[in-house]
Amino acid sequence: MGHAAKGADLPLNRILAGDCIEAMNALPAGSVDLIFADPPYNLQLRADLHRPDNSRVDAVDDAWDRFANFSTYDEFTRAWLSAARRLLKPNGAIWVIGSYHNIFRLGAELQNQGYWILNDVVWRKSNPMPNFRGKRLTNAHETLIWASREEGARYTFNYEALKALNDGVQMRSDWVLPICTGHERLKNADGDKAHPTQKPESLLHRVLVATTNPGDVVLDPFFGTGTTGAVAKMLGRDFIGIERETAYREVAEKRLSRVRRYDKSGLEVTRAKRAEPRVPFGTLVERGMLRPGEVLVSQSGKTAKVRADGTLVSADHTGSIHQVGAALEGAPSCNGWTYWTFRKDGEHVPIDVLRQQIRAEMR
Amino acid sequence: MGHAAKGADLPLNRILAGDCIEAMNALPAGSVDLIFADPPYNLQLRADLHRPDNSRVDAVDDAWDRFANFSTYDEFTRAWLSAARRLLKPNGAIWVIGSYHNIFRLGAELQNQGYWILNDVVWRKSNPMPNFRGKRLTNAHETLIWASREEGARYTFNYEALKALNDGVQMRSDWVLPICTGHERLKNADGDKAHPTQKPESLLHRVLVATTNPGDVVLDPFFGTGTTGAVAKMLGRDFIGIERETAYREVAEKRLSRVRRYDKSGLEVTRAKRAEPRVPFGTLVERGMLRPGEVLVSQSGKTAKVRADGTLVSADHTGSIHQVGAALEGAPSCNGWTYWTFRKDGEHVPIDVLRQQIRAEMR
DNA sequence: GCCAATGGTGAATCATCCA
DNA sequence: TTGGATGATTCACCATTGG
Repeated sequence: MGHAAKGADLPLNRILAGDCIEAMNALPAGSVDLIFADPPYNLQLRADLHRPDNSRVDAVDDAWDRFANFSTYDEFTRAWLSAARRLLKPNGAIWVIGSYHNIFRLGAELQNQGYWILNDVVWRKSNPMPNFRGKRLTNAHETLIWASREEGARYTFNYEALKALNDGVQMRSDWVLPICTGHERLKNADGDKAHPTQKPESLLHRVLVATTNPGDVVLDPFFGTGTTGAVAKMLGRDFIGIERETAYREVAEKRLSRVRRYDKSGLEVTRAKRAEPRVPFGTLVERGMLRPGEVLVSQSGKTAKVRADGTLVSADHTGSIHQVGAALEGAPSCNGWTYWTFRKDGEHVPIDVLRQQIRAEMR
Repeated sequence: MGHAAKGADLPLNRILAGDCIEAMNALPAGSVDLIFADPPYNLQLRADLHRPDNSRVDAVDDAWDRFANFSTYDEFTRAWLSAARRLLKPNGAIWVIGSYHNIFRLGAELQNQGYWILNDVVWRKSNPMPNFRGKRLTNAHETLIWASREEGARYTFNYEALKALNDGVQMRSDWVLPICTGHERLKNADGDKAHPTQKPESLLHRVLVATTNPGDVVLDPFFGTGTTGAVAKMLGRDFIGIERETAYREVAEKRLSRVRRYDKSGLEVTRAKRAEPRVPFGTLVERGMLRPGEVLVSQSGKTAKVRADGTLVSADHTGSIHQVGAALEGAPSCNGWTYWTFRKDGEHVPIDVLRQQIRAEMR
């Protein structure tokens, strides 16, 4: 690792001001173990968006996220990825994060430059912002790409640590983590969010535990309010941050001064117990366990037909298995899972049996 | 939709033999509602990155080599995506699916050609193959991209149906579905799997319910063993398949001959309110359901008087139910139908109830 | 002090019809 | 083609307030 030389040459645990490409070019080649990069996404906003209650969505419209066209964005991507690659040690690796607006361009350029993709990882947000106009799917994830400097490199991967983080089974390429809210979300003096796109520390925690060792040097060329630095410090890694905006640097400096490195025992994480996973009734239809047009029969002899979208139709009612059951019984509510049965081998079997099958597969 | 012309010009519900680009170029422009494409990952490309003796290629040659090979794949991608775009109706859409080997190149080229990305969707596999060597994360997902032909197009999205499929909450961009196994997995006579990457029918079910209507034409240029065609047929959509390999076509033909369309009542799906006929507010006054001079009260306690022409007057504003509501609330817009109430038997009832009465009479 | 009700908010390429 | 009017549309979580 060359710890003595490292300290002499590198501005460790500091935030460098200025353009990330210039700043990277001023650092010595082959000096960094890991790069985590959260570049501008190039969101292409069209107009204001309002919630159904008429409040305005505070969207990302900052100057730093605006590019004239794809070609300009690609040029920027090419330049910073190339500067980043020069800084990596031969066995170093990079993470980039993005959304569908930019991630395909990032991934293609990584490949073009000779980076070797190891995994793409999906950050599944447990609490994403909904789609307010009902025109698309809820944008509920972001994509990360993990790549080594080149094919055949001996990158760092702490397989056992991640397996432990995942209750003893292999960590998968989809990570369910909440977005950054509450006390963790940094605020300005006026109470507004300090940065529009602050990432949760849990995400960086997993990235750094997975792909670095204590003492490694982690570079973040789009440092923002310093989540990468904060988690690196907690985990006993060294960091180098680069950030152009003075306001973000100031917030990050303050944040970092308050961060304390964990002692070894502090690395334990408390894990919430998982409830039984929710299984929508529609899943049974999609998976062919029930066919659209098939007739369900209730315990009391009422019938209804299944539709392709997982709703039921009886003579007078349309809706979910629960709604139609309740309507037919004149009851305020009804558990459709136990109320409805389907025919199997001449027998009436509660549809809940099918739900249990799916849950069993998910374990 | 032009069903007569459609049948005359298009080889509906058939599998075309041959190269997909040539086959697509032989079809009439603007004739297809949806394209679902599962293109090859280009194994050629990966093989080329190693020398036959498994030696590592040197850095300079490596970069050139890689560029040349990605370039070949990109050229292929460019050609078929362009042929596909020509076939789409103006309001048509496309789905592509891939893994990190090719999805970034697909996504970037979609954007380059002017397709407009609507969502990227993660197919989260509930039962992926584990990573045996413990060198990476378990590759537990694939990525789909859903894009319209161009920005501003009026693509099909059955929002309410997908919400129903998901137990009443809007569908997210991450879909948990099992891989294709068991009896659904097609086998050759020798018991081997008939196709290496057969997709589950549940995935196509969700795609087609979400973004097509019964009677739409769905094209799959990499038809394989025909999952797209099978689900399209079940759901009452027409399909066109293109497949180069004779063996796959034969399996697909046999499979399709056994598929039955679902009963028509099962194919109906929950519709958006927008599809309901428009009822002008003035109709309520004309019909005597509300009297000129009658006072409406908002949810927030504001009042306004009904006039004979179906406008409202408050202390400071005159206009439609929506305009006066928006003005009184200082909001950019307001749905007057749910905002205003009238007195009935001493209760405040939303005026939307009266609209529903009229709509019921229209059915 | 605890629980319920209310309000705010998060990387967003977020409408359609008719004159 | 453009502009104005209509009117459809949200999930999970956290913080605050009220009882």
